[in-house]
Amino acid sequence: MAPRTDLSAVRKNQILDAAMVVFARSGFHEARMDDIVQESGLSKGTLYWYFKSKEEIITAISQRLFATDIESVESLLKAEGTVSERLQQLIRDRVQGLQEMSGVVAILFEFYAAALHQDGVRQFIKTYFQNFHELLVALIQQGIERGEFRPVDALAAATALDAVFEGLIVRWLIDPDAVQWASLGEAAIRLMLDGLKHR
Amino acid sequence: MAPRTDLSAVRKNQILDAAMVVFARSGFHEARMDDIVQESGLSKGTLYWYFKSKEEIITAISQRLFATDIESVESLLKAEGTVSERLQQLIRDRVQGLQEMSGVVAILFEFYAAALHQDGVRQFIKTYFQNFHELLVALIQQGIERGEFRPVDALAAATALDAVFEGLIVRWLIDPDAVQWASLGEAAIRLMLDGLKHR
DNA sequence: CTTACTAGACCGACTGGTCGGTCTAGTAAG
DNA sequence: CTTACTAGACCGACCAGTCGGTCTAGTAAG
Repeated sequence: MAPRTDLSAVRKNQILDAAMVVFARSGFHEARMDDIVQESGLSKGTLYWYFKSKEEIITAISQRLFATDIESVESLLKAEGTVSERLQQLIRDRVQGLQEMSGVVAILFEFYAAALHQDGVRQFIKTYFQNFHELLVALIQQGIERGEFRPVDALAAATALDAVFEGLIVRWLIDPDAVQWASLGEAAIRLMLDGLKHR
Repeated sequence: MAPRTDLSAVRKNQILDAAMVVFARSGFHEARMDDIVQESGLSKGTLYWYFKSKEEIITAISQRLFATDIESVESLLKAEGTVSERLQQLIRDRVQGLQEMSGVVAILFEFYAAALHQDGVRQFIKTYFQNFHELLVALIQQGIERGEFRPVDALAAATALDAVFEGLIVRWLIDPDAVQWASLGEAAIRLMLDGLKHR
């Protein structure tokens, strides 16, 4: 049935990795399929063997990018430590994730822009945001119940928190020097937490 | 000398208005020059009479969009009232500005995306961000000096504040229902202010 | 007032380059 | 010998930008 060892998983990743690099560099539209071909080290025939269109590559990337890791999220809700410790940890993890893919984060904006006129993409991102948001609400709620936070509106507080985070990404991408995650970013978030805590 | 009344200012605005509508609907790349031609009610020849390329239209729009109104900004620094009142007012003004151009805000993302591979656009946006940021720093500094705020790191606090704002825009564009500016948005910002105030 | 002329605003059919995508002819593993 | 996969030349739709031309309003000479 399979005369040759199945490379499809490897190849697909190879193509998607290359595509991310190219898209991050040039944006979805400026990026040429031939650029992806070259970056991947494969040939056009191979590329179209695995993905039937540019569109399909973009969708595949968005899935890869916005697939929420539900497990790690759930575990955070049950973990030990104060809520604000865990919130800070959550943020630190996310920041680290960002930094690891820093060469390629630019695609985020491509997707945000795409989301505004392509319902499919929008849906992915929306769900992603909502998942993160729900986690934050749950955490803050926990903080309030434990008496760690003031009895604020958990929804509003969560909105504020993920807004700070999302906003920092925007600023960071536009002006990397303005946002030193290690200092400014964390300070910003600590400030928010201070607003939550009992006084 | 001038055989016909000079309509160039009118025409340019007419074209830019049309372009913003089209760009907001379809994005920079999906948008066809012919769409702008149609939306503007002019002809292709006329369009190219006033702007020599698509690129030039995009640049013109970014100037129009990110031109900071320095005066209103400065006046806020000298206005009366507590700092947090003025901060909230500032935010309210900006939100209102956004809502007024709500049909067309989508272009923001187009510009953010474009900024990442076009230094010109990036520069515009960067300057815009920096102006706003500096204003916030000054205001917060004022709050600290007057004893209204705790002696926090004004830079970090300002970063946090404009991040919330920028982040809310992102969330709002992706999922308009999730951000009810009037309630959630303001609450989020009030929360930040609480973090600043003396306890 | 008429007529001849000018400037420059405006028009839209046309073109040439640019990619997304296809196709045919392979190659090598099993 | 079959089948999974690779290669890259090639095709043609599409669209930014061009170009030859028209039309209008003003000017001024007679």
